[in-house]
Amino acid sequence: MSVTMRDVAAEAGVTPVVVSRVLHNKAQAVRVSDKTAERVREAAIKLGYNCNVWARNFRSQETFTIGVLHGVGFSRPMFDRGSRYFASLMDGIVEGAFRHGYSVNLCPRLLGQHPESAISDGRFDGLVWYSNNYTAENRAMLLQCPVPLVLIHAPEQMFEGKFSTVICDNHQGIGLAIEHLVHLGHRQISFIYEGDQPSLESQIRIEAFKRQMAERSLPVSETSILRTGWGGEGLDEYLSSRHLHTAIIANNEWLASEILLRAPRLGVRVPEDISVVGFDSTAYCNELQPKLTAIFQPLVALGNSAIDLLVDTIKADAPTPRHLVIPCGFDIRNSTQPINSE
Amino acid sequence: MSVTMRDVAAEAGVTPVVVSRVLHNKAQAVRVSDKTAERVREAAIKLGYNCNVWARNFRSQETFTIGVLHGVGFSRPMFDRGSRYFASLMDGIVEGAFRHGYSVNLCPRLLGQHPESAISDGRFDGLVWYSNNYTAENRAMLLQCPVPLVLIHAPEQMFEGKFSTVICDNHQGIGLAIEHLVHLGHRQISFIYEGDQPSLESQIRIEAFKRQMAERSLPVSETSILRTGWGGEGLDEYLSSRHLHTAIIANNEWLASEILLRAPRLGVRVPEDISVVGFDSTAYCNELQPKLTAIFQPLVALGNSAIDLLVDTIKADAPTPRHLVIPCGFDIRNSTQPINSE
DNA sequence: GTGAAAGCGCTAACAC
DNA sequence: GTGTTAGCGCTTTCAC
Repeated sequence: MSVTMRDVAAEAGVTPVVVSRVLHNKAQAVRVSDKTAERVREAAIKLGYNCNVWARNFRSQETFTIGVLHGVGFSRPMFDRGSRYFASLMDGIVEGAFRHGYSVNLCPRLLGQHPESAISDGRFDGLVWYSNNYTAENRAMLLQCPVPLVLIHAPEQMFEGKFSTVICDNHQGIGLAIEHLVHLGHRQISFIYEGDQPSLESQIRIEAFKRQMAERSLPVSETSILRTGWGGEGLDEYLSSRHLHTAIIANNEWLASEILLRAPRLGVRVPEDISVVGFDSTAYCNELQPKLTAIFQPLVALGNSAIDLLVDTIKADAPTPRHLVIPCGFDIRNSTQPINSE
Repeated sequence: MSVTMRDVAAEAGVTPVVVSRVLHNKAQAVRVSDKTAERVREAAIKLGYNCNVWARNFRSQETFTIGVLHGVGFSRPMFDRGSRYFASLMDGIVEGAFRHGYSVNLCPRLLGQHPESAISDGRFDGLVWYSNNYTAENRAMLLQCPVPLVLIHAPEQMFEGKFSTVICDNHQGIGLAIEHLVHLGHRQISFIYEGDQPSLESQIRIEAFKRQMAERSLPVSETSILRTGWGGEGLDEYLSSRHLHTAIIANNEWLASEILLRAPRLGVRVPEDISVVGFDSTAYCNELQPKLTAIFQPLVALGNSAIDLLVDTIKADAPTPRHLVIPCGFDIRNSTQPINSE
C-alpha cells in the first residue's frame, strides 16, 4: 500500500539498512558514500517515501505516547460545559507532552470502566493518573502498574513514595480562603465536600481547614465539616436550616455552583446571607451568578509538571520518585462579602 | 521485560500460536483441546500475561487511533479559557471515537507547524481536519493525504467531493439570527469577520447573510460586511464611528467578545446602542458581559458525526464520500434587545 | 489438534 | 562503505 524502505532501497539499488542510515542522520556514524546517499535521497523523494513511525517505534519499543488514566467507575471527562477542571488539566498535560515530543492519547479503554488491561498493553510509554478516587480496586491497579506512572492530586506519602506525585498546596490554599473570609469579618465558616466518603484530597483539605481555623482561634466542630451526596443531596436541608455559618468553602466548582443554584430558590441570598468560596477557579467561575470567588488550583501547572516528572521517569534507568507541591492562588469575585454589610 | 506470548507458551508447553488462538477467541475456528486451552489460560494468569496491543496492531496494520489535524500556522488549541469552541468539538470527537473503539491522539507533530510528515507515518488509521484555513499549502497537504480523512467545516464541493465532510447549516443559522433581530425591529444589520481574507466558512456565512438579508428586503451594501484584524484591529474605529447599524452578527465568540469588551470603553452600550449576536454559543457566552446571544453551532454533533464518517471511510474498501449538514440553533441571552426600547 | 514458517517496517550488531 | 542476519510481539497460512 504505502511506500516502504524496501521500495526506496530497490529504487536506489541498495539494501533497506542503507536507506535507514541515510535517511535518519546516522550517515556519519556508519559511513555511506555521498553518491549512494544522494541516490537514496532521490529515490525517497521520487517515491514519496515517508518513514513509518509506528514501525520504527515498535522496533525501538517506544511509543512516545502518554495515556491519561482515571479511576474505575468514573465517566468520561467532558470539556464542553460545567467546570473547566478537566480542560485546564488537559491543557497542562498536552502542553507538557508536546514540549517533550510526546503525544497524548485519550483511549476508550484507559478512560473506560476497566482500564487495567489497557495500562500495560504496550501502547503507552507512561501514564498520568488524575483521579483521587483511591478505592482498593484502584490502589491495586496502580500498585501493579508496570508502566511509568505519575499521580496528580496525590500526596508524597501515597504508595510509600513509589510514584512521583504533583499536588497543589491545599493547606496554603485553604488558608488563603480563610484569611480572605476573616478579613471580611467571618468567623463561622464551614467546609463542604461531596460523596459518601471524603476523597483523599478532600481529607487533606478537611485537615487543612481544621488546622487553619484552629490557628486563628476560629470555631471548629463536628458541624463545621459538611457532606452532600453526589447529586448535591442534603444541600437544600442545610441551606434552609438555621445554620450558624456565615461563609462556606466548597470542595470544588460543581459543589459551589449547586449552592449558588439552590440558595435563591430557598430564599437564601449569596453573598448577603452566606459567602461562598469555591475551589479550582477556572473560567467557569465567571459563568456563575454571582461570579464565584475561589481558591485557584494551578491545574495547568499540575498537568505540565506531571509530564515533566513522567518524562523523567520514562527516561531514567532507576528513577527516583519526586514530589511536587504547587502553591494555590485566590481569586476574589462576587460570591463573598463582608459580614453584616447589608 | 514484560511477559510475552512466548513466555506463556513455554510455561504451558505449547507454541505461541496456540496461546494466540486460545486467548483471542479463535479457539472455535482453529480447534484447540480443552485441556490445552485450560493449561494456556492458567499459564497466562499465573504469569500475569497481558496481550501487547501495540504489537498486535502493528501486525494487523491498524492502530485504532484517530489523529486531530489542523492547518499550518495555527497554534495549539486551548481548552482552558476563552471560547469553548475546541472543547466542544473535542467532546464530540472523543465521544464518537470511543463509541467506535478508537483512541484520539493529540500529536505534537500533527498539531504543529509541519503536520505533513506525521499525516501518513503509520500511526493514524484516520484523521479529522477541523481548520477552515484552506491555504494553497494546506490544500496540497490534504489532497495528498493517503490516510482516511474527514473535513469538519467544509462544504460538499470541497476538493470535488473527494472527502467526507460535516458542516453546520450556516445559511439557516444566519437566518435564525436575522429573524431574531428583525423580530426585535432591527433593519440595519452587519456581519463581521476576522483576518485578512474571509476563511472558507466566513465566505459561506457572508453569502448566507447577503441572501437572508435580501430575502427580507433588508438593506445590504458594501458596508454591511465588516472586517477586523486577527487582534480585533479596526473594531474601535468602527464602534466609535457614526455607523448606521443597530445590530451586528459576529463570526465567532472571540470576535463578539472583543466587541463586548471594547464597546463600553468607547461609550457604546450593548445592547442599548447596538445588539450583538455571536456564533457558536458555547458555555463561554455566559461568561461575557452582557451574556452573549448567539447562533448555536452544534460542535459536539459535528465532531461526533465526523467520526462516524471517518470510521465509515476507514472500514469501507471503496468508500463513497458523504456530506452532512447539521442545523444550527439559536440561544437568546442578553446582548440583543428591541430597537428603540430604551 | 498442534506446530513451523513467514512477515508487518524498521534498525542494531556484526560481517566483509 | 555496504550487506547479512536477526528480531521487536503478534497472527495468518499451511503443513502435519
